[in-house]
Amino acid sequence: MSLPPIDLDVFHQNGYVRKQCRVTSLWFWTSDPQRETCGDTSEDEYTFIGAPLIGGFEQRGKALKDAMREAFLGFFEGVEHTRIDPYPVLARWRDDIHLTIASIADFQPHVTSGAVEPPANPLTVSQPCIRLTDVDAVGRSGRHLTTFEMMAHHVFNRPDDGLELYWMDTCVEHCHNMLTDTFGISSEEITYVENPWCGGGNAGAAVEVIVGGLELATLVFMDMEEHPDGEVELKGDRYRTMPLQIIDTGYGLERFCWAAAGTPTIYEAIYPETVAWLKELSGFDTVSQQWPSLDLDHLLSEMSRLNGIMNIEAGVDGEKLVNLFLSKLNERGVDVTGEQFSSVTEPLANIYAIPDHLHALCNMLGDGLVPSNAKAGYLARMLARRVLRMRDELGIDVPLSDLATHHLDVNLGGHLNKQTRDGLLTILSLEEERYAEMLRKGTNVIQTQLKSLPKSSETIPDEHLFTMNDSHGLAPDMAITLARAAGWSSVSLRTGFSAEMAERHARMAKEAAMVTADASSGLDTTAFPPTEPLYYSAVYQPTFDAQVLGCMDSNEQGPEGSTHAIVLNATLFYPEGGGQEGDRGTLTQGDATFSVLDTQTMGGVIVHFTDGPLEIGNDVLGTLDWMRRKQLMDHHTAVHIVGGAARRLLGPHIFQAGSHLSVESGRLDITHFHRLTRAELDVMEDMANAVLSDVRATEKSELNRKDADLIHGFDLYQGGAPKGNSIRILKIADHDIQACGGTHHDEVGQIGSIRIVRSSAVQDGVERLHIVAGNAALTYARAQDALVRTSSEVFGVHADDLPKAATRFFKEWKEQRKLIEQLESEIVRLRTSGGGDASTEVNGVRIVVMEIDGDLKSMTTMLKELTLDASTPTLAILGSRDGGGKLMIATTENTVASERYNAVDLLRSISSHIRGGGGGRPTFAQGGGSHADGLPDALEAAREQLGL
RNA sequence: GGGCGCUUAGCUCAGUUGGAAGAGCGUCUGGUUUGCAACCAGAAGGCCGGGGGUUCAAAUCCCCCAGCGUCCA
Repeated sequence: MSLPPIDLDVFHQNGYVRKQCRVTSLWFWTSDPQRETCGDTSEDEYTFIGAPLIGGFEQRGKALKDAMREAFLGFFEGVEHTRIDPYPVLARWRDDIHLTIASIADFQPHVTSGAVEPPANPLTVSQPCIRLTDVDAVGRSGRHLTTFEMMAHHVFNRPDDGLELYWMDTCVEHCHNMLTDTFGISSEEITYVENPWCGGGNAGAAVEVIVGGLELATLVFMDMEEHPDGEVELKGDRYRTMPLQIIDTGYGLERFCWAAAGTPTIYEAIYPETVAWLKELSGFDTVSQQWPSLDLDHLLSEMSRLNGIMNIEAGVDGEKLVNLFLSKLNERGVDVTGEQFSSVTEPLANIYAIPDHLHALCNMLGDGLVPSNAKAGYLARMLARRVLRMRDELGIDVPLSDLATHHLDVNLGGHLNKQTRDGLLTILSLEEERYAEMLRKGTNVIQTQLKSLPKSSETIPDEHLFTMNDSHGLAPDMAITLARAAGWSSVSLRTGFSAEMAERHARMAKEAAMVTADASSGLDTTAFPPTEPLYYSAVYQPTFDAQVLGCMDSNEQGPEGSTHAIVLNATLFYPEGGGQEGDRGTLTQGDATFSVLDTQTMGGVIVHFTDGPLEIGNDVLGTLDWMRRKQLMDHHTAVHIVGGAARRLLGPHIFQAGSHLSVESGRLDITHFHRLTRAELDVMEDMANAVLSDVRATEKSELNRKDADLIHGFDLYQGGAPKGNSIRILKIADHDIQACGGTHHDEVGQIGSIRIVRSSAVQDGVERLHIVAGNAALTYARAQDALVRTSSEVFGVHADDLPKAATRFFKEWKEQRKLIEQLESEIVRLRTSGGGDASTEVNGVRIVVMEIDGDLKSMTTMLKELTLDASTPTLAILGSRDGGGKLMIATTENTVASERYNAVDLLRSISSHIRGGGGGRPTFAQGGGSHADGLPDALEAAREQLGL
């Protein structure tokens, strides 16, 4: 079964009729009797360009957006919706996506699953979103953006609980009234297209709202979830009705602005100042003034209209596309040559894309993101690099941080959510430095990659281009530019290459995705009720009484030595989570006591892995390994304190990227754009220890998620996105406040002391702090003392003199190694010159055959000494007993010695005596064997062969 | 999380089929000039990222680890 037709009173009341689109076959509602198409087809051109559909908005840019947003939100406030503040663009409350891609993303997964109350109901919001999927089309299509605001009104109905605020009819009514009343759009211009929506496991009926050929909004009535027994089938999957019925709407703020401005492209409606500024900086006017007859606005308007109906797929061959555009433009009476077209549209695409990218970048960094070479941070770096590249292509000589300053002032009203202005500009300056460094290295890469390629080549082999892009960050057109500059002046990019590369990346991603197979847990705990945790309220209690609910075979799920998995009704054992390792201890039943080797949680059920079985139904006495637990708490609370110190010292971009807490140490990964110096760690350490003495007690509380979000914001979720509605919060005075499910001290003074041992790099933009606290700090200090003590005993000096002594010894060792080499070659010289015993002269060639002490390295030195002097032609045969016997033979090159003797042949003929082989060049051969005692025989054989 | 690449003198980097560790810049010494980031001659400076393996022999080939870079999720 598919979905029934959407037939609403509101349509009939406004004189709408239901028709099927001649082009797309979709059903739609219209009040225009002439209309045969739904409005969003290849035959429906934009009608608003040069003729705004929305009246009364004379502003442009930020002012226009502000006015439009206010009109929208004001309308819905007027019909009983609560306005809420937008969420960050970094979706920290989710672990499945990095960026907020829609207004509904604010409420996924917990509100949409029904676990958590929405912040208001019904509500209205204008949510800044970032989508990077169409990043290549931005600037070119006239309408694509990476960053936009999704205005929305959301409703969360629970019919089973009698909560039904409104559904389709009222929803469409609000939409229609707003479009016609607030924005003055005439009813005939609006079509409502029935087009069911599905995604992310949910589905529902939906209508697209089309005005003037532009999709202004989508209204989704999400009331189904994916289920194999579902009655409704959509796009191959089955769905059934779910208890929560959600209205998810999305109105494109920027599209409203475009429809109100009627500019040739969307960018001119929302970023007019920046477009004008970039045109001026890049001297765009001198380009367009070359052809006074060319009507630029007309060309761009037609381009946008064409883009609106052509629906170009990503990866289409660029040259083909240009030709298609040219022919279509000519059909429409726009007289333009290929040269004119390219020299106008190429710079404009960059001019349009730059403010869009800057907007996304400022929003992301404004939320505290740190650029990186992985994960969310990479998205920011990619945008920054795109801006830099487009800037360079335009020939604009303005630093990235200046571009951002302009954007911040003009398009964002100076507003950043978290990051400071200075922080943002510092980060961008660093990004620009990195970009410059990448380009500098790129010229080197070009040289090495193309070494074997003749300078007259016209193409670069695909493999080289792939390598340069994937491994060195040089996009194909950049690689071509650099190659031309480096001397391969006639190379150009093969048509269709970029599309092939995108395809190749897609294929690689697909293959990688197939490999990921999930390992399922071997323990089934679904039969048990959730275990009552005692460890939050009784923080300092070491023992507890409980009942055994289950005793299973550990099924190799537990640690080494564990045989059984025990489930209790309640426990003091903390299960591994939030980076804190699971508790250990013992469980006692009568005379039997077994060790708890690890504690884990599986869906709310806490599992104790033991080395023996317990009787189900009977009481049990649990005893914690208290020293271990205390140490884990020391480290956990210390990590919070250090994290707070880092944030206070380094800035608002410091976010926890992970943590791990063991008995020996704690480690905390934080986002930061620099490597940390020891001096910074020292300051942080001082501040952390000051907290230990200044702050008496920690404050622990529990809030429902709605209130937690509202009161503390999303910085609360440093440890990752928590599950469920109940949020435990640990507050350490004003120093640090986080949601945390771990066990913590009531009094921070219990920790004693905190040391930040060192920092290391996890990935670019993430720094790992290694921390020891409490007893572990003492243990660490002792271990360090022992290192110093044993080391200074080796040198026989006082510990204070250790660095000095080590420096001296190392220096002397190097000097003496040099000296030994010199002496060894001196020995060779003495034994082989004048009356030396190892040297013979045969027909003008000095022949040296001798056994020496030393390895290959020193033999080489000696051979050099013997054979490099062209005035005494020499054949030298050296042998050493080192490592099974070594032989090395050389002659003085380009002399009678090298003409008469072949080092390789000579070596091969004698190396059998040491049971080995060897090889090399005719003037230099080396070899070895496994029978050192045969060395004298080998040398004797050589002498015989030479007739000595 | 996955793919690829890199790590060699103080700095920037070459190093071919495994067979004698190099260049440019910088440093030092001497000369020549004082007109510049000048010129000439010479010298010092290397556990070729760490660990294991293959081999008579590894900067070079294989495996592991670390750091860095880069592309894609």
